[in-house]
Amino acid sequence: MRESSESVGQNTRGEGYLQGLATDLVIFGFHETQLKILLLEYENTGLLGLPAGFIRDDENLNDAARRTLTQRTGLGDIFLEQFYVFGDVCRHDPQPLRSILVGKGETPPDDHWLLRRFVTVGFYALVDFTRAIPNPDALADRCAWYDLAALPPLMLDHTAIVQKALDTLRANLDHKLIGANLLPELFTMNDLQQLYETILGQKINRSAFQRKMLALGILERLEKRFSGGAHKAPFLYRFVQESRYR
Amino acid sequence: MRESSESVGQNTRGEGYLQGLATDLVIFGFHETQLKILLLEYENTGLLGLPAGFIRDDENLNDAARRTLTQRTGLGDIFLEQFYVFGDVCRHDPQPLRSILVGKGETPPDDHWLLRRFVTVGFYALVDFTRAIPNPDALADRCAWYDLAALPPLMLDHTAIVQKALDTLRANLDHKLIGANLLPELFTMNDLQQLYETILGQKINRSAFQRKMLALGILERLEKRFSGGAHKAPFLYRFVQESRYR
DNA sequence: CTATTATTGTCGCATTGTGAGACAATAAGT
DNA sequence: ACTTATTGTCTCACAATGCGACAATAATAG
Repeated sequence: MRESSESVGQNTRGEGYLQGLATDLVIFGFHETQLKILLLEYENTGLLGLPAGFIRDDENLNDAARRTLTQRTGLGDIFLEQFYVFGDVCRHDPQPLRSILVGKGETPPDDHWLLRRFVTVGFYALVDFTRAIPNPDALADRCAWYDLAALPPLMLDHTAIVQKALDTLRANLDHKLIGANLLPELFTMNDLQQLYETILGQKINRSAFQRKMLALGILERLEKRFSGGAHKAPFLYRFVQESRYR
Repeated sequence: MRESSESVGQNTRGEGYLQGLATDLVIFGFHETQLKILLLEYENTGLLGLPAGFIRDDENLNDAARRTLTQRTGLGDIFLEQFYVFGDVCRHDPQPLRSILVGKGETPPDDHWLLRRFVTVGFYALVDFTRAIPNPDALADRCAWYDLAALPPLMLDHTAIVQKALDTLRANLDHKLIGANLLPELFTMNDLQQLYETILGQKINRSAFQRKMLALGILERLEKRFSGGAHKAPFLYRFVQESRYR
C-alpha cells in the first residue's frame, strides 16, 4: 500500500485533508514487565514524537486513526479508542514541524498547512508487542518502542498526551478487556498479574487476583507449560474468543 | 456581551474560526424526577438541535465550549467535559443548515462554510435546573428544556450524540460528583436518590444508598426542613465545598 | 536417585461492602 | 389522640476482598 503521507510535506496546502485537525496515537505494548509506547524519531533534528495522522476529506475520523495505526504497526484488528481532544491555543508551535521539514531537505513556506494551528484527537491503542512491526512515516527516520517508565522528552505537548492516555488506560482497566490486547495468545496467570501491576503501578495480592480473574469467566485454561523456568510449571491461559477486542 | 455567533451566517467563509470543527453541547438538567436537556428550536424549519458552537482562531477548544455553555445558560462555573468526537463522513448533510439559514432570510452560497463537512467535539454539562436561564443563539428562535425520556426527533445525528452523552454520564456516576452539579444547594437524601435512580434508570435500595452516600464523607447534614410535605421531616444536605465541580 | 528450593493452585479466615427487611421516631392530617 | 406515610437507623444474610497457609510440583544440586 502506498503511503499517502509521503506527500504531506510537498503538499503545502494540505489538499485532500481536513485542515487544522489531526490524530495523535499512543500505542501501548507490553514486554518483560514494562509498558512501552511507539515513538517516531526525526534524526536530523533530535526530535521525538507520537505517531500522528491526518484525516482525508472523504474519510471517517476513526478510520483515519486506524489507518495510521496499521501503517505504524502492520496490525489492523486491535483495540483503538479516542480518549481526549487537545485543543489549546498554546499547543501551537510551528518550530518542531519546521525543523522536521527542513531536515527532510524541504523549504516550507510560512503558510505551510503543517505550520498552522492544529487541534488533535488523542487515540490509544493496545497491541501485542510480539506481533507489531514498527514502521516510520514519510517524515520520520525510525519508529521504535520506548519504555514508558523512562520516557525521554517529547516534542510539543506529547508528554502530556501520553500521561492522559495512561490515566485513561488505568481508569478503564476493569471495564475493558485490556489484557486480551496487550498479551500474546497464550500466557500464564503471572504474566497477566504483572501486566496489571505494571499498568496500575502497584502490587496486587496474588491469590485474590487469580480468584477474581477466574471468576470473570473470560479465561480458558489449557494444558501445563513445561520448558520455561524452574519450579512448578504454571497453566497456560487464553482469552475466550468473544472477549478479545472490546 | 455581544454574541459573536450573530455573524456566523453572514460570515460566509467563517473567517476568524477554525474550519470544519465545532462543539455540540448536551446540557443536562434535573427537575421533578426527570432528566432534561437544552435544545434549540428553529421555527421556520421545524428543526430541533443541540446547542453548538465554533472555535475562534485564538481560543482554546475547551474555552470555546464553555463560552457557548455560558451563552445558552447564563452559567459559567459548572461541570463541563468532553465525551466523544463525532467525525464520520456520513454525518455531513448540508440540508438542515441550509434550511436554517434560508429560514433566517439568507441565501447562502453553495460553498458557505457552514455547509461543509464538520467534525464535532461532544461535551456534556451538568447544570442546576433552577439557576439556568435558557437563551437561544443568533440562528435559533427558542432555547428550552426537553424531557430526555420523551425526546422528539433531532436534526443530523444529534440523537446519537445525546445517547452517547447519557452512556458517559452513567459510566461516570460513581467517579465524579454528579449530584453536586445537578441538584440545588440544599437537598434531601430522597432528592439525591431520585436523581441517581433517574440517571441509572433503575430502582436503588433506600437504606443501602443512604449508608453509602454518608460513608463517602462528601455530604454535610444541616437542620431539618419543615414546610414541605406531610410525614416525618427529612434532613437537608449540602455537598462539602471541595466536592463541587469535579 | 534423593533432597532442596522456589513457584503455583487452592483453601480458609477475617474484614469489608451490599441487598433486604424491620423498627422506632416523627410530622401532617383526621 | 389517632392514623398514616416517610425518614433515620439497625440487624441480618450474603457476596466480595485482603491476607496468610498449605500441599503439589518441576527444575536443580548433591
